[in-house]
Amino acid sequence: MGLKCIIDSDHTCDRSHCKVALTSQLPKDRPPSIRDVARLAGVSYQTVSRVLNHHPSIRESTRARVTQVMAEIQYRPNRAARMLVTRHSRTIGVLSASSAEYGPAASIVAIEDAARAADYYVNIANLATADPESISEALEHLMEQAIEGLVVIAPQVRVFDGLAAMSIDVPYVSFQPAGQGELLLPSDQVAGARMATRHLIDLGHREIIHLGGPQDWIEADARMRGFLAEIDIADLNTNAPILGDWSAEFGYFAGRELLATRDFSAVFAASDHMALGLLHAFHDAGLDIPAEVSVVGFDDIPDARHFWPPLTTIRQDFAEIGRRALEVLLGEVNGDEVAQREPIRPELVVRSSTGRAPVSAAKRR
Amino acid sequence: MGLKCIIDSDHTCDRSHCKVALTSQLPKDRPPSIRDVARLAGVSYQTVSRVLNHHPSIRESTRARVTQVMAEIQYRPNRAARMLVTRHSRTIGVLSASSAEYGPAASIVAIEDAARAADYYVNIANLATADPESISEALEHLMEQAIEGLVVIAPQVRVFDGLAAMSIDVPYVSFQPAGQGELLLPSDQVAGARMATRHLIDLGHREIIHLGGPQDWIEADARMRGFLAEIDIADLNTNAPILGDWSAEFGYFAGRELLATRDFSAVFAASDHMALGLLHAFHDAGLDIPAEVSVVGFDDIPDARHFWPPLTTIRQDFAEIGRRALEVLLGEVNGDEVAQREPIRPELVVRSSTGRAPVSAAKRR
DNA sequence: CTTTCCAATGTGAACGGTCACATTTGAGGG
DNA sequence: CCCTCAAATGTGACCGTTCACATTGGAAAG
Repeated sequence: MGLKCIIDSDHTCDRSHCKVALTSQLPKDRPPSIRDVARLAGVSYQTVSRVLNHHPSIRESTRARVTQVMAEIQYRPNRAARMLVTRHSRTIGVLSASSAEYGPAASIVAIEDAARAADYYVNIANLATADPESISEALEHLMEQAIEGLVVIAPQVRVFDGLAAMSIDVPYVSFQPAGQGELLLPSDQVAGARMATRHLIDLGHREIIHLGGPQDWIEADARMRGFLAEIDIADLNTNAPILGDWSAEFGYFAGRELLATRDFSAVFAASDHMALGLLHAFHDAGLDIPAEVSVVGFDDIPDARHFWPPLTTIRQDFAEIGRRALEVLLGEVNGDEVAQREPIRPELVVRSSTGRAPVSAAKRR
Repeated sequence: MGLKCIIDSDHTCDRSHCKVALTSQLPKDRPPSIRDVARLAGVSYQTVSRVLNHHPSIRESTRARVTQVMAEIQYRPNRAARMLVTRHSRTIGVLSASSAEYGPAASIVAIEDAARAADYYVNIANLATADPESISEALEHLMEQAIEGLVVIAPQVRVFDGLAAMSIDVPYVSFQPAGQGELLLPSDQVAGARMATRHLIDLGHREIIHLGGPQDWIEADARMRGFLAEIDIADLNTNAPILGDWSAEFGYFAGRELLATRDFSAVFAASDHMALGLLHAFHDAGLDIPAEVSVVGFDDIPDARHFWPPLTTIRQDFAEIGRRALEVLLGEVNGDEVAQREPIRPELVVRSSTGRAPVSAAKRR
């Protein structure tokens, strides 16, 4: 009989035969449980549970026997049962907007990878629109899943409001700079924006426009603040930044608007997609880039180096950002103190969309 | 006392006071359960369960009372417990590769939305590499979650092997054309590729190159087959397609290779990203697009209309594809027969990267 | 005034794990 | 040889929900 094949260790037997014998002893209407494994391995269910949880005091031979039975019958622990009793879902939520754009998508991938490595599961909720109902619906969806932590890749402010309104209290990471209770932004967006702006100033540009991201995204705000800080240091004037939606489409129309009053020699866009739209609008108008206008983007999406002209931009290591975000979050979830690490420094990548400012750009109007 | 506020319906009381009174009667060490609700509403737990599951025979007044208590104490059903007894996780898995690229990312978003609308949860596993261990690890991760169905956005062939090897049997949707047991591809990729190719032929091109997708992606294969079919009908010759990896980077290097032997007047790329790389390479070489070379992409990513020149491409409705995929999958999961719908027809979007073939392109070499 | 029946509700037992607390076993010390 | 103790294993209860099967209470039917 099959059982013997397993218990009697010095009896060599045909593996496949054992398997058949074992599986035949299983109930066919439900997946095998810990008790099935126990019965077949000749131990108690608790012992099986101990093997599962790597409890120290299990005799090696016992462990081996149990492990083998598990493999033979393809036992898979029932996560629901475990969740029920431990009250831990090992699931974190990601609340995300614009997830089809490169930046968010890349971060999500990285978060997912890091979570899997840490044996956590990820559940994503997408924000179709940023209105309160949409946010609370998405949060509700995540809470139903009993998430233990939350990563926010979305207009932070409104999401915070949503969290507060629903009196939800799981730890969450946002890309907030400091914050009360929230966890830290792993990447220094302000520094990146300053590098981009500095780069343009160093090239002699004096009339620089900023095409910013959406109103209440923290990232957009940080990038704008970096821009303004550098403008201020160089003692330059600038128009009020135009606030966009990260998309190429918006960049294109903003570019057309800007062309109406040609009072600039360079534009710093808060995303590569918007920069692409700008390039398009400028090409349409027959402008030479970078001879007549310089454009800097932000993110360094993989396509950026193949834009025409190849885009000067600020590289963000989205994968690292995702990993860090998760590291901080899981630290909080598990209550261990995570060493406060240096923020990730973005990097200026100079390509061909920026050049020296044309002489007397301002007078050209 | 708080209880009375609820039970005694014609006693008007301060809502917030009730809430305080109610919550004070709850255990503080664990979230409220169905039994807490039952106690506070003065019914049995089963009645609460019935309200939760919209059982028909519940008196309206009872339902209202229970519902109100739930709201007051912010009761949330414990999904783990429900999952345990029903043996349904209401979770579907998405196995995905290249998820940061637009196409996959957009499909995932759509799947997520559709799933949420159908009250399902989505769990994603990303494939870092396409080797067997990576695949089986990802599948294992999903199976631990007890997924009820699987959407595959990845090199299908290898994933199938993985599924077979692990003897996993949940229904899955792939983008397989027909298949044994698998569910149907919701979008007609072959037709799209034919439209692209036909467009080039109609413009007078006779030497057309295809820059295809990765080897064992079904989508890549379908697009290539569509291309070859149309070439065949027009009785043209073509070089063996170049097989890429969907990326702009690859497109760029392929473009440089192609320029070495200028024996073509048009290229049909299997993705917009690759088309972008081609444009870059051709610009580098000083070619005029579309006067000297035409380029067609595939997907119509949002950026494509802002490439330079704006890209002629095949539009895919990723959102609809995602929805359909989920519709078919959930149909299978729930055992109801889903009406076999027409496949989604992609659409040719003509922009400025294609034009009439230059005279005697072949001789120009 | 029974009887029947259905609508509305309640009760006990799973589901598959883990936890807290026994119980057994074998080795070492006196 | 008995006692002690720790390592290895077993037992009962419980997590929060649903299911199958009572039970109750009226209204309609006879």
